[in-house]
Amino acid sequence: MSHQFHHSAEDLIRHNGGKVTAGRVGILAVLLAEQQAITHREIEQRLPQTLQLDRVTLYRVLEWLAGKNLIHKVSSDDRVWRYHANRDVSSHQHAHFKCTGCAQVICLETLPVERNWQLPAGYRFQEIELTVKGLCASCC
Amino acid sequence: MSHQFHHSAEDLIRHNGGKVTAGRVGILAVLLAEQQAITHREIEQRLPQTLQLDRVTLYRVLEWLAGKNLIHKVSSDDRVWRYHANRDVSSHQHAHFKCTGCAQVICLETLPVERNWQLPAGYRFQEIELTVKGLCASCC
DNA sequence: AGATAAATGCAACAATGTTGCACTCATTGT
DNA sequence: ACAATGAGTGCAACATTGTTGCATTTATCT
Repeated sequence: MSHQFHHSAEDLIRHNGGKVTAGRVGILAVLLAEQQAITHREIEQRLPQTLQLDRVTLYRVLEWLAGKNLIHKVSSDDRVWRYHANRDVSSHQHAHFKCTGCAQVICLETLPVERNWQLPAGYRFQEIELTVKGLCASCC
Repeated sequence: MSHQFHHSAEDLIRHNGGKVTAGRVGILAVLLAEQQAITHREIEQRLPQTLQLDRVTLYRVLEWLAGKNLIHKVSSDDRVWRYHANRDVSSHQHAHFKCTGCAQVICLETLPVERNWQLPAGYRFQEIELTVKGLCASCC
């Protein structure tokens, strides 16, 4: 299964002018293979046995990938960043869903925010972060 | 300035069946006096010199106050909880604004979320957390 | 005032994430 | 193919936020 992700990962990294290292390819491949946004822990667990990276390297690779816009970070109420590959849905703003049962986080397609609303006078808008909480299908 | 807050705090705590201790009253008074949602750090700094509490006590008091619905916790992307007294606006769902310049967090009046949107099939909705990011009036 | 349970302080721990520095290795040019 | 180079990595140490267990203190009730 991972061959194609491995290959895409390599391409994406090369195209962005970074060194193609085992760590970067492996991490990006893991994220490409994953539907949900996952934590640094979960990424570690999904990496092949032959590729054990230092925690610091993992953080730095994730930071680099996010900087190149290949992945994005999702903040959550448990003080843990989750990461998700930037596919179709990810270039534009979108909301996230977090299951309060299993802590799974997925990206939703849309950002269901009304058009007409105002910040207090003098405030400037930059972006919106929206997390819907509830129970996922498995936890219902 | 703090006399009235101090007094309100005492009342609120007593009404909720808790022991009226200096720590609880002081912390709630600080939060009542504050417009923004502030961190545990900022609460510590605003406490009078004569009332220095252990970090653990502060956390436990905040947890207790939140459990009694006298304050609410606001999660943020910097992995730090912020706390805000439950006034008028706070009993219902509302959005928060976080300034990317000074990290100030305020509560917005409304939750500008559309009515008609769906979670994936089998998912159950519980609540929404919405944070608008941008620059506050001072940071613009 | 004394009894009692609730609240607090201390020490130790856990998890996530960051920084500095030396070393390795992917890439580039020859 | 190989050497030079700087980007990437690993290690150790640290910072911050928050939690847990247990002994001690204190607000409240009678």
